[in-house]
Amino acid sequence: MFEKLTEEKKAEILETGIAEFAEKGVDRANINVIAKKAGISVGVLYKYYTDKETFFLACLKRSLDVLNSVLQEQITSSDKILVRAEKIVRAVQKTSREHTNYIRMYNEITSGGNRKYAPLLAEKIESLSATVYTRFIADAAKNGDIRDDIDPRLFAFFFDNVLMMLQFSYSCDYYRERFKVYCGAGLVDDDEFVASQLTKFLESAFTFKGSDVKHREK
Amino acid sequence: MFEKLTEEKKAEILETGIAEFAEKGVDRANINVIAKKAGISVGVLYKYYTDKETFFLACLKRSLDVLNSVLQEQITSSDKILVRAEKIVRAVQKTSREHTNYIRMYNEITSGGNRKYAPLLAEKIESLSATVYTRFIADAAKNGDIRDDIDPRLFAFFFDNVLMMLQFSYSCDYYRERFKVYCGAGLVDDDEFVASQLTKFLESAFTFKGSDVKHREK
Amino acid sequence: MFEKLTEEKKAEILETGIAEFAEKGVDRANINVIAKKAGISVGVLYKYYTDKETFFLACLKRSLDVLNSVLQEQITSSDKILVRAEKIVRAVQKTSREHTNYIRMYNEITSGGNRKYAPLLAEKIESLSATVYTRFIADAAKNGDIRDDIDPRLFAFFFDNVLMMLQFSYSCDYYRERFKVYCGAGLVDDDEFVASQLTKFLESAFTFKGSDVKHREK
Amino acid sequence: MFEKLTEEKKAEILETGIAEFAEKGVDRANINVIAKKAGISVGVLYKYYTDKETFFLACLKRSLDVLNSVLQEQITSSDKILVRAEKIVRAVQKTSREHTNYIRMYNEITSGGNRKYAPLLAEKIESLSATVYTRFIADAAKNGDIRDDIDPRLFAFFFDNVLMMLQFSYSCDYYRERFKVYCGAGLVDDDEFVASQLTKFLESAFTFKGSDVKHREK
DNA sequence: AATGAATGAGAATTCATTCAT
DNA sequence: TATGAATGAATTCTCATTCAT
Repeated sequence: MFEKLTEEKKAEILETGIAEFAEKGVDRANINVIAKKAGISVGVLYKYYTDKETFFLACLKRSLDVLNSVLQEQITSSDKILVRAEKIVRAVQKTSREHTNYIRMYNEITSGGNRKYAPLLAEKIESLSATVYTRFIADAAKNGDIRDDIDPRLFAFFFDNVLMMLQFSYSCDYYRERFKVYCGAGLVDDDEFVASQLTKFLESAFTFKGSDVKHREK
Repeated sequence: MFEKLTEEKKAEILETGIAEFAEKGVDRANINVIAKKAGISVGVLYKYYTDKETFFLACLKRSLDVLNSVLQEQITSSDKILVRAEKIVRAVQKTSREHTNYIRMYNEITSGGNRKYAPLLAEKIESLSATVYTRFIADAAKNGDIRDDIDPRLFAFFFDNVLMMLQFSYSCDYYRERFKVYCGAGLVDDDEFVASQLTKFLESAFTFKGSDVKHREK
Repeated sequence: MFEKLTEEKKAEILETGIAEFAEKGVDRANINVIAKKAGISVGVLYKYYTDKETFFLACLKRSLDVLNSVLQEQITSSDKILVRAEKIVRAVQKTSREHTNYIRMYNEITSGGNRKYAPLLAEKIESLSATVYTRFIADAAKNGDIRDDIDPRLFAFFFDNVLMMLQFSYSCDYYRERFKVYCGAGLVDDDEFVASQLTKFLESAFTFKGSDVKHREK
Repeated sequence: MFEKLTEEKKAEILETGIAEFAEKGVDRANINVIAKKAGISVGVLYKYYTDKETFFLACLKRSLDVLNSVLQEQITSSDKILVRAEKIVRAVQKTSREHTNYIRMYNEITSGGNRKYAPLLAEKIESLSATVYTRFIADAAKNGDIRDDIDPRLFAFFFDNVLMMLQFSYSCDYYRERFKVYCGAGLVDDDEFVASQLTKFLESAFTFKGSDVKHREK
């Protein structure tokens, strides 16, 4: 594979595919157009990728690899969970602005057409963060950093849900418009404020203990 | 329009469309196949809907109308926010099981291909819950039911994000697989446990005040 | 046939067809649209006309009947040929303005699509004027009103050719534009001048004898 | 464009289109059939021509180019007008027999369906002959070769009308049948006689002066 | 008899994929 | 090996015609 293509050319082809898929969606993107834009012949493309699907998956892989490397930085940190949550939120904002198309690729597979790959892809893509977040939350609960009456897997899931929605809300058209409907166009670009509010949201979600409420309500 | 088609036939056609669109996505669904499955000729379909797009939008509308009527019940309730949150969570679970395809239709428009409609649809679809949730949260903050150092629009947004992800996680393939990756197949069907955990998550997210943490951390 | 339809309704339906066929051409005219515009159901239309073709032919017949009745007036005249030629030219101009659509219907059958009917239609439509013009010219030649070294059939043919082109040049889009290209937009509406010039053209075409030229050239 | 298609193949495709369009008319001709007859796939056809319309226009252009090149020979001649008229008449006869389909293509655009292109096409197609004929007639009038009490534009128009009808009468079904109705099947193939008669018709139309008639009539 | 909803064959067009050069 | 022209199956959409009411 790629015997003759330089790494750079490989990357260029994939990036062209990513741009096109992100822009039009898998089905409406045109392989011939992608090849032309990438400055290669369809023949080459089909030499390295069996079919459109395979090529899409390769584009997807590249997108997720980049997104993952960003995640890695966060994961290897040794901050406490709440500090880390804030950092992740800000990292997500940054990534959303810098790698819009990668996130759109990610979003693309969450829609119905790609049903077939769901199990395989979900496993590949989500395992790492699922494991990391779950362990983290479990540890934090043990340490008393956060409440301990929770299921770490579910809270990891909720946590990632919130982040995933944030990503999409910055990068994908529908989600972005929805963001505006909820908060007005102004907030969509006020990263600082959104970050501080979401941090609050997550912080208290993790920290508060139900009993406290009742206590205070007295 | 629809002079001869009974309401039932109308509904059957739309439901067939919904099933097909939810299963295959807009682009891979085939109008001729839908017509055949609905037991009508393509001609009829095109008599009532200008083109595939228009038909898809009609299917989408029907889906959202049903989903909205479920939401309405929650909205008209007079419970306090946290009680209501729990009810909504459980309603979402129920809806996800009963109206999987409607939710898939909703999910369908969040994907890239439908870029064109994003602004219009987001406005139409999200306005109601945005308004209701925001008002609710603002009131609750004023009443001291929840913390008051928050932006109601953003917290309404975060709240709906969590619910939206829950819906998709029950109904849409990729999200469902991801749910399993995070929590294992068992939890996906343990509605009771998931509901109680998510309620906790939301409850504390809304109630806790940051200062308390620091206090306890001492 | 037409047992129930009044003459007026019959006429209205045909006129609607004529308008539509003249506007769009046989193939692009839509039977359902015609029925709707005529205020009847397609069913009625198909009760009286086997198919689109038959209906078109009926519309054509009506058009030609009207055009023919105009011709009749000229034919029954007892003027000398040159006087008559001028009258016909002016009649053609008048008809072209008043019955544009009928002429367009006529033009419609001269185009390739209607190959099938050519022999039948030509016989039906052209016989009368062919006979009349030929006899006329033959008589005029015998009487010395016009040159006598001509074939009356061919000169009748040339004569009608000139008139046919005049009709089309006033009524049919392409011919009209061509008229403008040749003479400028101004002349297209200067009926008086065109008539006098065309009369000259025809008059001399019929009257002059070749030998005279050579004579004068000396 | 046409990188791989040889000139010959290009020509073959266009000729196939011309044959089909000439035979059936634009609307009844079928692109898939044309492709098959031309021994290519529809895909190729659509690679070189955006749509059916564009392809038709290309076929039309080819037809007119050929017809025009024939006209060119006549135009560059330096004969006196009457000599030239006869040559043109004979050229038209020859062209009509050799390039029947090209003339049918020309005829095709004079029918109602192609309304849209009328202005553009008329300008493109008729300008040259309009200019040439008009100038010619004006010069001839000045030189005393023909009568001088005429409008050169109108006489050029009448002249071309006569030629156009001759073309169609040899090439297009309806006109051909009409020709027979007027003159009998025998004359349609007696080119010599028709040419001599038409030459007479044109010659006298151009040469005679109205006053002469009255003179002779005395 | 009249209606117009329903039918479905047919036609234009697209584009993933192949393969001769 | 690379190219990109060629393929043709697949899909959307139209509209003449039918026929149940």
